[in-house]
Parts: sequence; structure tokens; C-alpha cells
Amino acid sequence: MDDQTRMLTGLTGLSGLAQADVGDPDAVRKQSLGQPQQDIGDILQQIMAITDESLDEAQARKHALNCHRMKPALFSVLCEIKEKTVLSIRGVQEEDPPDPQIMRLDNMLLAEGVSGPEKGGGSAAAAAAAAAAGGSPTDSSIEHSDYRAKLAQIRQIYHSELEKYEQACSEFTNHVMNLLREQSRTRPISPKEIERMVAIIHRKFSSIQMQLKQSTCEAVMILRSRFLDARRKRRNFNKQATEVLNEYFYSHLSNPYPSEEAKEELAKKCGITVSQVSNWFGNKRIRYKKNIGKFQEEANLYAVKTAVDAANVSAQASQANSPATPNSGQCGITMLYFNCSIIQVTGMYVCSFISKANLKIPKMR
DNA sequence: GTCTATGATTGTGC
DNA sequence: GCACAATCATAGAC
Repeated sequence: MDDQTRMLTGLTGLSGLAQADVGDPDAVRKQSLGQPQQDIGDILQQIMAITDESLDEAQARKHALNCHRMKPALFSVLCEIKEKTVLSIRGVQEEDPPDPQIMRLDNMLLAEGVSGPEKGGGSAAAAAAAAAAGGSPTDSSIEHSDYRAKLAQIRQIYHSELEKYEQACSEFTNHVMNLLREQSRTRPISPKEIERMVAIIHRKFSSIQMQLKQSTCEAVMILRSRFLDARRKRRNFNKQATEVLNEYFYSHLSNPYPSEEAKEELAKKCGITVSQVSNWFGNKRIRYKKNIGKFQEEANLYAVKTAVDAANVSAQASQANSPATPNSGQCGITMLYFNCSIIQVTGMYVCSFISKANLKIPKMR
């Protein structure tokens, strides 16, 4: 408003300028008082009234004002005002550092595969989530595809909205730039100022962009939490996996704490995660300890099974060796003792043990 | 619907 | 970080 007042004050002093002097600010200043002020009054009135007119009328009025004989004088006064005011503007706008919140949102969208390259986007996140969920590959494949499909949907919406935003921003920027360029004919506007205006527009639009990113992040978080909640939907391990785990547990009953390597091996064998193996052993130890009696039968079964497997391995090894080798007889005796111990422990399972193992029990001497 | 088995989670202690 | 203990939540049998 101050500028406008100053401008008006300045203009009132222009009234008596000769046509030849209008381009010269000094001449403008020199000739001041005593001249008719009608022209200035008219021109100001026209400028102030221009916003109340229709578009066509305003265009016509603008053209008329551009051709007005006082226009160069007006321009020079505006230049002078600009010179004075630009100092206060200069330095105000410096390069803003990147907004940390936008950076966080960008990083998250990138990590979730919403922004950035599409290839594999989301599948890594889905796999990680699935690993945490602990489902077997086949079990979780349906959930994976569902997760990926929904993530792709979010991605699509995000990009489409982003495109719309960028288009709107670009359209608006172009519009403002054109407007400023046009206005630069009647008032002094440097290219740098246009750039600054563009930066201001972009800053304004970036808040919209941040909202878009924020809501996209929220959508991803909701999707992710829903997907991870599925882990509470317990699925029993398959029979083979349980057998493998039980075999290990009962064959290491004196120390049922598998090492990290053993856990990994078991996890691989069972098609489950290492943490699931840990969970299983944790549950098993405590439940076994609480009710050893209940688990005794199971323990016996697996002890037999382990023994059979061991015996099979020994038998195969001894068959592979020559019967004439000095060790063969010794091996047979060892096996017999082993078998006897199994009979003592298991009692009722001995028959099935022998039939299953299809062992050739070595003759006693 | 109830009960049991079982995988997962949580809080605690070392 | 790991193990334990308690608990939750669900699958599956009946």
C-alpha cells in the first residue's frame, strides 16, 4: 500500500511533462508543480477501475493504457520505486534447505516401492513382511500377490495424482510467467524476479505435494499393518516339518538348544524361518518340561526313529565295506548293543522297530 | 460350541 | 540377545 501511495504521489508530479521528456526520470522530477493534473487523474482512475471491468473491456483498456502518452513516465516512476524497494526484498529469499519431513516421506515411499523404479517395487517389502509373518512360500504367495496388487494400486494413484499436481503446477507457473512477462511491459520486472515468483509458486505447491506424500505413506502403513496382522493367523507346520523338529529335539534331549547354524539348517529343511524354529524350540522345551509324562511316548517314538536312521546309516556303511574287513564284526556287535538298549527303553516298539529297519541283526558268537 | 494343540507374542530376568 | 514363562489367538478334532 505504501508503494501504491508513493506511486500515486510520484505520478501526481508527472502531470506537466512534455512528450519529449517522459522517458527521462530527471526531467520528470524537474517539472512538477503548476501543470494540469487531469491526465494523471484519468490514468489512475482507469487503472483502479480496470479490475471491475469485464475481460474484454479490461483487455481493451489495457491496450489503451499501453498506448497512453503517459505510460513511459509511469514506467520510469515505477522503476524508481522498484530501485528503492528491491533492496529490502533482496536477500530475503535464499535457497531453502530440503525439508526434512519431505525427505523422510520420500525415503519411505522409495523403500516401500511406491516411488522410484517400478521393477520389484513392493515385492521386497512384501517378502520382508512375509518373512516376519513366517508363512511358507506357498502359504503366503496369495497374500503376497494381494499385497503387491494393493501396493501397485497405491503406487498408481500416487503417480497419477503427482502427475496432476505437476501439470497444475506447471500450468499455473506458465500462466504467472506469461502474466509477469506481459506486465513487464508496463512495470519493471526482471527475469530474476520471475524466477523468484516461480520458486514461491513451487513452494506453495510443495505443501500440496507433501500432503499427497503423507496420505500415500499412511495408506502404505495401513496396508502393511493389515498384511503383518495376518501373522497372527496361525498355521500349523506341515507334518514333515514337525517331524524334523521333533527328531532334533528328542535326539538332543539332554541339550535341546540348537546352535544358530543348526537352526538355519532346520529352518531350511522345514521351509520355515529361523525365528519360527526358535519359537518352536522355546515352546517345546517349556511344554516338555511342564509335562514330561505326556511327552514320554513321543520321546520314545522319536528315539526309535533316530536309532533306526542311525542303524540304517551304519548298515549301509558296513555293507559298503568289505565283509572280510576286520571292522565288520566289531560293527555288528556295536549295533547289537545299541539295539538292545533301544529294546530296554522302548519295550513295546521293538517289533515295529525291527520290521521298519529291516535290519540284519548280527549273530552272536 | 467346546476342548486341546500349537504357533506367536509379550514381559521379565540374566 | 537369548531363554523362559505366561498368555493370546487360532486350527482342528469332536
